[in-house]
Amino acid sequence: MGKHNHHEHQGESLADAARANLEKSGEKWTDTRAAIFDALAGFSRPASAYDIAELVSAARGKRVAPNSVYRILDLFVANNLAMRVESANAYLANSHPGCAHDCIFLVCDTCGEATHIDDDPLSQQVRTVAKSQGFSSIRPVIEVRGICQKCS
Amino acid sequence: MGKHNHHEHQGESLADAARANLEKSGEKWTDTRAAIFDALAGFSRPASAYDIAELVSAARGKRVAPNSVYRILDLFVANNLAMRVESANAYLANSHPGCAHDCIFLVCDTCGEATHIDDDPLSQQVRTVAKSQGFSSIRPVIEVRGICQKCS
DNA sequence: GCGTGTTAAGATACAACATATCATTTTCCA
DNA sequence: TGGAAAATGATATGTTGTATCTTAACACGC
Repeated sequence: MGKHNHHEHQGESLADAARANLEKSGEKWTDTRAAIFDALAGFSRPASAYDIAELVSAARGKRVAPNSVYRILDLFVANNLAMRVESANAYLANSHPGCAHDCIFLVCDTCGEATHIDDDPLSQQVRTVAKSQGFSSIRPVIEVRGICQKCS
Repeated sequence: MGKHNHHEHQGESLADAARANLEKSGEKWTDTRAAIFDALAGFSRPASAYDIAELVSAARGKRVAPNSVYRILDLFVANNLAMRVESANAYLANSHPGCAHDCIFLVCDTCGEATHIDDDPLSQQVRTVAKSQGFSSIRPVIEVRGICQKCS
């Protein structure tokens, strides 16, 4: 108990899962949203809105303005298709959009790669501490900056 | 056991403690650094470098450039006189500069106030998770966004 | 006291991240 | 098919953070 399977997706399958999740919330899977999701999912490390704007603009031969990217990233985050890494001002695609967790990110200060961990008991403790201080609408931000194994 | 006293400082006493700690590291307590520490300590919520630059400039009748503020804030953070709240892009004075903890910040999305918690067992767990993934030079970032009691 | 090397701070410019506002296009349904 | 609503675009601007070079303050040996 306590464990469960994540359906890790990648490539087309991931985009399909993302699409399904977004549409389940009554939102549309438009061309622009698909292009932005593809760009985001194509990065191996957290990508800034401007990184994505640049890539999508080049790929489509048509400029996408940063504000559009932000709008769509906000939508993705709200619907759990993407996560924001606060300490990096950047975003990651969620590789298992179906299940909701508080995320823990391990971010390498050298190479910029981010590892995504779930540890529900741990994040639950953080929630509990916040609740005990009278906080509501709690959104934990648990990240670790450091040097990853590859870079050390 | 497990508990220990924090010497909470405020006002002049806090500045004195900060000065002592900085000088213990072989750094100087200059007028500019004192002014920036005072400004930082005077805010009741996390202050941005630009907030501080503005306040110090006004208080001294002489412009302090943001890059100087950043330099000095970096120095303060490195010497544990201040902490950076990553999810707010802002800084807080450390009210017990003598003792080093991983900090947990509870940040209210409504009023912007931040509560500073220490929970060493919890932050130790975060460190352990990161270490188990091969991370070194670990700096945990544990923050909670939400609505504080007063604002709810 | 006087040069000289070192550290601190200032000036300036710019890069990177984020949002506000209004206009245009697309969708979709009555 | 026409009109409301949603999505995207254009543009401007606000906010946060760094890079580079210059000037000022300080400290120490002579």
